[in-house]
Amino acid sequence: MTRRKIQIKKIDNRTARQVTFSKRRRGLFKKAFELSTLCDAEIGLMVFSATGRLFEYASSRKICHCPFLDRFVHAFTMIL
Amino acid sequence: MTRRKIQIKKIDNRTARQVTFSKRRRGLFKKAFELSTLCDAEIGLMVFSATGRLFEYASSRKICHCPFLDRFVHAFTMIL
DNA sequence: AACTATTTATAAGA
DNA sequence: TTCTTATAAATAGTT
Repeated sequence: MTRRKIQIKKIDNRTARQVTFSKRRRGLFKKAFELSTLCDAEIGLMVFSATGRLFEYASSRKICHCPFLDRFVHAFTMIL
Repeated sequence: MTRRKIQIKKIDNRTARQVTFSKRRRGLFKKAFELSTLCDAEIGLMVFSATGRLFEYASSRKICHCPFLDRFVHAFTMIL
């Protein structure tokens, strides 16, 4: 999107892919936070990296405390 | 972010809030799709509007077919 | 980890 | 609600 426009397809180079993952993951979580705050929306976001690392965002304690979340994440991990 | 910079806090005006919700929700889902595609990540995203409407995104059929997803969403709805 | 040239997202307006 | 557009924000390639 910037020094040059890119195509939205898997980045071949592993290092470049990891760098982009870090940058865009941050951007995505920021956008989720902003949408939740501006519009009073409840948001749950789970991101599994290609290496299996999990990153989560929940807009409120309501979501954090949902007793199904842990089970969901666990089941999700098993499937991947 | 554009004609003027805005503060990230709840938008008071209901109409303006709904307009922003529609625009930013689209932007958020697009970013999720791009991150998933570029970086080979698995992503699950749930957005509940202030009026209780649910919007979901899942990066793959693996996530869509997770048997816990429906239960999670149901439990989540009950809590809100 | 920083920079910066560009692209992208989007707030306000039509 | 859909389009426009001026501007803020995100970010690809570079260092």
